[in-house]
Amino acid sequence: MVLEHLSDQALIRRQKLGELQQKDVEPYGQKYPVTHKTSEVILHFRELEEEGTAASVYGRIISKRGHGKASFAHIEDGSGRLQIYLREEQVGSDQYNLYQLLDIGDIIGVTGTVFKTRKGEITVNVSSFRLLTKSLRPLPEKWHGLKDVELRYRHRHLDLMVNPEVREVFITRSRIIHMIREFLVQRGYLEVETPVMHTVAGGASARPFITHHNALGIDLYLRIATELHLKRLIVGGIEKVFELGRIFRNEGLSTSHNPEFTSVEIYEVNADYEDMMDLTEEMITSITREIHGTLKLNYQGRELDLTPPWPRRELSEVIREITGVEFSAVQGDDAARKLAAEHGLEVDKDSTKGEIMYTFFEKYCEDKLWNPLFVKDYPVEVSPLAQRCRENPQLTYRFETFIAGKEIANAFTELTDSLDQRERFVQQAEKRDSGDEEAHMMDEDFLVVMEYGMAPTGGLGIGVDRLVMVLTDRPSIRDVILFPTLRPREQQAGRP
RNA sequence: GCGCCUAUAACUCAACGGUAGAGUAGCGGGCUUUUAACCCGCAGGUUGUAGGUUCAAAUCCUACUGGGCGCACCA
Repeated sequence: MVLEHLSDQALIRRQKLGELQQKDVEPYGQKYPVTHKTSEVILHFRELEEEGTAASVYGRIISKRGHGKASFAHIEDGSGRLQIYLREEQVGSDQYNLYQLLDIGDIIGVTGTVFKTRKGEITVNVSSFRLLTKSLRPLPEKWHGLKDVELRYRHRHLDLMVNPEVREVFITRSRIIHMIREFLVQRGYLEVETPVMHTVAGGASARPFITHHNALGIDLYLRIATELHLKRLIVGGIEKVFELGRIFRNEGLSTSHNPEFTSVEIYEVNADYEDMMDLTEEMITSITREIHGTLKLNYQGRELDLTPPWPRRELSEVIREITGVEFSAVQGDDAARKLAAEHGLEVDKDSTKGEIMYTFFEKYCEDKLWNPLFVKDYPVEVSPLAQRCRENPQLTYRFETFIAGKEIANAFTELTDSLDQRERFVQQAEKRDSGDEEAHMMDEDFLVVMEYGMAPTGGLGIGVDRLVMVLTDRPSIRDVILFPTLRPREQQAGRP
C-alpha cells in the first residue's frame, strides 16, 4: 500500500475507516433486510404513509446536506434514488455522530417511516441505519457527472454510477440481445455454442488474433466468424440454427469497429437470401417497436425511418445512382482499373472488376445510405461463401443491410457446391500468398463437410453492437460496449 | 500507420507570455423539512512526461505517452 499516491480525500476516508473500526462499527457488513427498493417506496408512498409502517431500503449515498442537528441525503439503488432524513433527536447522538463520518459513496441501509417534505419530496424519516460498505475514494462530481471520455471508458463503474443515461443504454442493450434470442427461439431456431478457438480462422475476411495452447503445442486463432461451424451443423441436420456471441478481429479501432464485438449468425435450410431479408426486416422492426413504440427514430439529430418494406436494390444500381458509374458497361479488369484511376481510387495492379466495384461502393456510397436498405448481388470475388447468381455467375446472392450509414447485416444464399467452394478457397489462398492477410484461409475440413451435401441454405449475420448504436442513438461503438478495447495505461497517482 | 484536436486540483472548467483560479467534492465552525441547501473560514497543483526558446512558459517550439475525431486499414 503506497499511501503517498492517494489523494488527500482518499487518505481522509481511510482515516475515517479507522475511526469507525475504533467505534466498533463494521465497515463492510452483512446484507441489510430491506422491505422496498427506492422506487417502490415512491410507488407505494400513499399506503406506507397512511399505515405509518416503516420501510427498509439500502443504497449508495450520492449527496449529503447537513443542517446541524438534522441532515438530508439522497441514496441510490438500482431502481432509482430516494431522499432520507435524519434527526439527532430521533436516532440518538451516538448514531448521529456516526452518520457524520459517512461520505458520499458509502453504502448504507436505512429504516424509517415515510413522509413528504414541505417541497413535496418523498423522504424516509430514518429511525435507524447501518453502514454496509465504506467507500475509500471520492465520487465524481454530482452535477456535471463524469465527462472525460477516457475516464468514462477506463472507469466504467464510475460512469455507470454518476451518468444515469449510460446505465439506460446498457439496459437497452441487454433487452435487445434478449429479444433477438427470443425472436429466434420462438421461430424454432436452435441456439448453439461453437468453438471460439479455431485451428483455421474462417468465415470472413479479417486478420485473426493468435493464441497458444501449451499442452497441444499449437497456435490457435480466435474466431473471426461463427459461419463455418454453423454450416457444419446445417449439414448435420440442424435445420434452423443460430449463435449469438463474441467474435474477434485484429483490425483497427474506430467509432464502428471494436476488436471484439458481438454478432448473431443465423442459418436455415431450404431458404435463400430473400428469406433472410424478410427475417432481418422482421427482427429489427419488431425489436425497434418493442423498445421505442415506433419505427420513426432519431439518430444523431437526423430522422431515421425503419418502416418496412425496406427497399431491395442491386449493388450496381446503387453505385450507378450515387456515382453515375455503370459497371455493367465495364468490360474486363483493365477497363475497371482505368475507371478506378479516373475516379481517384487507388487499387492494386491485379484488382479485378468485382473488387473495384465493391471498392466504389464502400468509398462513395456506403456512408450516403441512411434509411434501411438491402443492397444485393455482390461480386463473387468479394463473396467467397455465397452462391453465384444464376443469371450472372460473376455476382452472388449476397446482401448487406445498411441503416444510418452503417453496415448492420451481411447475408447470402449459401454456396453449397463444394467444388466451387474449393476453387474459391484456392483463389483466396493465392491472395493470401501474395500478401493479403485478410483473405480467407483454406479450410480442408470444411470442404470435406460440404462434400457430404449441404441443403440449400440461407445465412445471415448481424452486427449486434451497431444495431444497438442505432437503437440507442449512440455515435460510437464504445458507447455500447461496457469495456471497449483501450491501450493499457499505468495507474496514476490519485486516479479514481 | 498518417493528419487534426486534446491533457490544468478528486470531478467539471477558467487563466492563452507576466504571482495558477472558480464551482462541486473535502476539512473546521454555524444551522431541526433542506434539495445544485445556505453562511463563515481552511486546505488542496511538479499545469500528462522529457527537452528547448525566453528576463519570465499552463500558455510558444520539439519529441514522447494517453485519449478523441477524421483518413487509411477493415464487414
